[in-house]
Amino acid sequence: MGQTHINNNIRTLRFHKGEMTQQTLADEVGVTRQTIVAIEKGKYSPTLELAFRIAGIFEVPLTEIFTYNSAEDKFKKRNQNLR
Amino acid sequence: MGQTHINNNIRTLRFHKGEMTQQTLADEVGVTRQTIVAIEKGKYSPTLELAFRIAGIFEVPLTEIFTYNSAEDKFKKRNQNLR
DNA sequence: ACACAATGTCAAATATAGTATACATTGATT
DNA sequence: AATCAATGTATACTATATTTGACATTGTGT
Repeated sequence: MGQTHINNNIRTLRFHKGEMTQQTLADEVGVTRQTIVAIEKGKYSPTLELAFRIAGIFEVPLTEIFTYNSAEDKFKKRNQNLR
Repeated sequence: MGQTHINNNIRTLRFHKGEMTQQTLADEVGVTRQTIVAIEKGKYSPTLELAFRIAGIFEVPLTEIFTYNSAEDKFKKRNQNLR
């Protein structure tokens, strides 16, 4: 899949939350730091469950952290003329 | 992982959306019917990207389809005394 | 300049999401 | 009762999310 069509502002939120480090965020949501790095950079799309956990830590709604750019979605592009 | 802690009302939404079938929903979001079945039944947690696509089809916010039951989350349970 | 904490990155392994195929069951229609 | 569409389920397979471990880089403090 390579890159996703999902943007996030985890990095910003980490700093709002008292300079929270990648490692401590990783610990709090129960994944490794590499996973946080990959998600922050949009390398892949996290599981919905993980996304909810992250939102829980920052105490903001999921959709305020992650936004979906449907315009870039290849599958939708392929199908939008069929609908 | 077995079962997740995420609930959804996809089934209800399918019927609100003119008796939309599992198969057509699957086609519209670009996965197989089996994937829709598994998600409807909470067998596993979909990718955030797929969750967004489903929300897009029903034209409702993601958080209105999927809700997270943090109380049942094993990882959170394990850690709630540490925070 | 040295040390250290935080971050970026890479490659190989494991776990889980998603596919393909096939078959059983239920409900509606004729 | 036969047919057909929609759904549930199972198993083996593929793709991708996540882990593990290791090392490079950047920035800050001393």
